[in-house]
Amino acid sequence: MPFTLATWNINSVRLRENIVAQLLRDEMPDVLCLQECKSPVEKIPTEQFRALGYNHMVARGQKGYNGVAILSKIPMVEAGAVDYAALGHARHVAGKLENGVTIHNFYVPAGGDVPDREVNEKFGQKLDYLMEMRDAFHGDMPQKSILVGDLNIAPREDDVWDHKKLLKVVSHTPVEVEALGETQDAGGWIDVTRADIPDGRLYSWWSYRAKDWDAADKGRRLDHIWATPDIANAAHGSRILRAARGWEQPSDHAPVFATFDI
DNA sequence: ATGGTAGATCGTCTA
Repeated sequence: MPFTLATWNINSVRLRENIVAQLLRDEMPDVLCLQECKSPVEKIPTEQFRALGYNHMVARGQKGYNGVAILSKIPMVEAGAVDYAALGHARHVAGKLENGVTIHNFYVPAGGDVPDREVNEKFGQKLDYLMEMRDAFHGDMPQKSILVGDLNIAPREDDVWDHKKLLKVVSHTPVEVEALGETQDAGGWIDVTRADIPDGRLYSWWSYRAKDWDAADKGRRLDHIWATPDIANAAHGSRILRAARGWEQPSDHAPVFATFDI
């Protein structure tokens, strides 16, 4: 049974309830992972999502900041969450679908403005978070698993609009790219999006601050879909729904999709 | 080098 999964940093699920519903109606992914819900779990507007067939949700939330949720048409048989780096933030939730696939949904800390942990505590927290992710999946290699989310790092030169200009900009610094690579390697994760679309520039985020985000196209690929090797070769149809960045009152992120023939 | 926009919440933090 093939299933399609999408991941989207929604930047307030309550403000953007209607465009979440639009995505569910138009694209009908079996599973939608959301980040930056900025809502306590009990205030996530699940009613409209249920009406569209998304009867299952696992989520972690907090007031005003962070927050992650997995909406699914497929029942989930297990759920869990880990507070990596002990920040007390709602940045991870996991669910196991009844087809046996485990999904990890992450919102990695953005890391502040200055890429130096000596002067910017947030940057240190970001690196610590990634190292705890790495250690969590090291050794006991995960199987039949998918890791998605806003990882807040664009690792490749063609994941950003200008590699040289961004080398000292948080999200594309060598130390972050190295940390993300270690996390990926420790779990044996395959970057499904780039396995599927190996060539060319690919972005999932465009700043609100640009005068004309579409024309300027100063994007970064911050949102990722990874899978373990046992199911990564079943993935296809990867895409980023750039059009959603132009919807009314949009998120600054576009949804990323992959389909798995499992 | 700076400032630009957006959301939660209502002064200020976070991105």
